[in-house]
Amino acid sequence: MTLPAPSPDDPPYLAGLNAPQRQAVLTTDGPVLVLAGAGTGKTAALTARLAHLLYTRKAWPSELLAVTFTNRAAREMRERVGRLVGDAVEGMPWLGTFHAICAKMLRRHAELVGLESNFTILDTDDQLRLMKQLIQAANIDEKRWPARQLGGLIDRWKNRGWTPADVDAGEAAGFADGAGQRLYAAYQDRLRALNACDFGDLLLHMLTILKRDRAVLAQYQERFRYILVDEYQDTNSAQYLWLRLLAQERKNICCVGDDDQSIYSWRGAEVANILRFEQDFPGAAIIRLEQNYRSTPHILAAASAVIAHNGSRLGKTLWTEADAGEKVRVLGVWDGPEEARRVGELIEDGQRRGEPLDHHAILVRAQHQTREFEDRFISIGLPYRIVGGFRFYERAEIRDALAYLRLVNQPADDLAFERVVNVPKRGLGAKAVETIHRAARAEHMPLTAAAAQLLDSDELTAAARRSLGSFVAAIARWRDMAQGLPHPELARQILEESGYTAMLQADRTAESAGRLENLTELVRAMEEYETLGAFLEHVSLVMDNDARADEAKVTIMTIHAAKGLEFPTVYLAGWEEGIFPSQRALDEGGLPALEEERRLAYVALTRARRQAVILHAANRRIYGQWTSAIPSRFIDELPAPHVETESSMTGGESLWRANWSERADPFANVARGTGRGPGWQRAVTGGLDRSPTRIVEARASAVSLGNKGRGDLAVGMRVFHQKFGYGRIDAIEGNKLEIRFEQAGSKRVIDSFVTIA
DNA sequence: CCGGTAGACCTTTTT
DNA sequence: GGTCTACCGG
Repeated sequence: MTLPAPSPDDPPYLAGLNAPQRQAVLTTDGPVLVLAGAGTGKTAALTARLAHLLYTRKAWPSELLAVTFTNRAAREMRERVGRLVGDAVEGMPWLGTFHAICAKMLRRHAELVGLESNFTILDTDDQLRLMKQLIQAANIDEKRWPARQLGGLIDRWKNRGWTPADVDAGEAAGFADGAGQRLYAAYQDRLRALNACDFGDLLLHMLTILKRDRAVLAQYQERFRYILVDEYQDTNSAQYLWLRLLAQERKNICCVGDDDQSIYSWRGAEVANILRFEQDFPGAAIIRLEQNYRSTPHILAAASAVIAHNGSRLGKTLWTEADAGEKVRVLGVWDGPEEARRVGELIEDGQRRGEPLDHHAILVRAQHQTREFEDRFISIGLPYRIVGGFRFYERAEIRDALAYLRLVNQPADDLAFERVVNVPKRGLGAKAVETIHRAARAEHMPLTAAAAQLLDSDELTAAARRSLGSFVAAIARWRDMAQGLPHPELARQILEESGYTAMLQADRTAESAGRLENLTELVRAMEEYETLGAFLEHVSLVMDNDARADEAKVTIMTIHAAKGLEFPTVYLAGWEEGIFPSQRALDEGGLPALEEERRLAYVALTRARRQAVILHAANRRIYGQWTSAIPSRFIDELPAPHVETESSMTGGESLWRANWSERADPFANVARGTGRGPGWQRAVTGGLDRSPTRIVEARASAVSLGNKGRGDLAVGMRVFHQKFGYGRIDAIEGNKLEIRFEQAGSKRVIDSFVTIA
């Protein structure tokens, strides 16, 4: 195959692309597999390809199907295509995540699978509650067969594209002595009755429709002239089957991926999909992107050496023209708190050299590891943001507000009814809800309707009846209002009239202010959507708390969340056996799981542009128990010439002393038995005493050079802090405050984190 | 019906 | 160490 040579007549979108990238752009027809190593300009090639298809009029924007996995990837692609082709990108309705695109299709054909087009998309929490009910109804011991497990099982089946009828006996035997399949069927029936579906259904239902209805399939095969799939190595079977159906007529499908970055097998991803591409699509063009534009040779060498320990790879050789740069640093520390402290110091060093905070990222294996860093950064006043963890719509107050809106949008939404019937408290507890349930089941009607009927009976106590009456009346009123009122206004009214806002205002805990703020944010976000339905879909599928990246902050996140991102400096924390690789993954998945962990290590290392710092601690606290830990095997796999190893443990006493509180002493708890010794007391309730304070002050003054503080605060003032609640200022030191909190004890915080109470 | 306390279980990773 | 659940007494 000959490579297209650059020429002066090249359209602008080809500028700056290397030969294989150009090939990926210009090989438009027929199946194409682009094997794109980390940092090889995959997205640039991908967006240029879309621009090329539009520019050469091979397809209209509405005839391109471009699928990604994450909302972030979809957003980025939309932005970058927009930069190349301008407004044409506005007309690309089929650019999005698998789930968002399937939801859009399913709304059009919902009746083909027994749903209405305003179906609700349930989140994990709703699913779990539903399954719990089904398990109880089937008289199965919930302790032995937890809903979580059933949820995982059903999810796995759906990822494989199996409807209840497709589950074979061997699979079904795995849960509650073969009841799995029956429960799956019952679950699907319940969902249909609720006019709802879960994440997996979005794909599964569309797959069912495309398989069953030739006219619908033909319509989409006709429409999508070109199909583009990002992160192909992460597709599961259902997604693969869906793609194959859509592509089998025109065969213009371009899949981009990297088998070395396949890290989602636990979610049903099949690396086999990418390994098998040539068989699936005979005559496919295979293009390799191997020139890395991101990292230094040291980092690439380290990452390559680690991933070389895996078998069954397609194989790529990454190379770069970049300067050698600094070696990968491996830092051994004493324990978790020291790990956080060292990273904090390294970041502050960088800050002094003039590096912005958002040039630094901390990558961890599991979400809970972020906490140690969060604690440390709060106390030294280092601005940070944690990506992932609780998504915006997973917060209780958001889910409550959404439940109210769902109830208005979709009367059959029983889960929403259950969620808010007694929030805020209306004296409608378990007893009343059970009564309503019984009536609903008997009459085969949704809970709201059943509740309305009960009002005319004596099934409920007088007090409950009155309370339920006004609740039901309120829902009816809101439904009427929904016709005339703009939906943000409707939401405001509902929150007001339901007493939800009042409930939060009455709540004096530290979180309530933030909760009210989140609700305001929710209502504000609604303004951008045409209909309530459109908004609800957005929230359940797209809304994330990637937050406003206004101020430069250190980013803390999981490796999974970091895929596709890059940072000049990356800190890889907790490289210890058991943590990374994760013991649990190893126990459950054996060698394949270990290889996936190794791919995670590869992803983690290749996020770094200039420098990667790997940390491992000798002691960790797990479930409150101090445990000693040994360095990760991945550290042994790093190539010595590209690595610089140091250990702070040999630093001895001096470093040890720098810990300003005894809380950092791993043996403090053990030695004192209860863990509530004097040192602990002092650290929590008392101020910072003598010598430790000096160290903090010395460090603080070094760090806060140029930080003047805001000037409107004074010692003795009462202030409010998002995390710690209310407290009184004990001392001010530049922009740092020492505050005695009513709940949380004495803490040092940065002044921009508090408001005057 | 509500709010408190004791016990279990827990930490992968996400649309 | 923290969070969620089950049970008990106002």
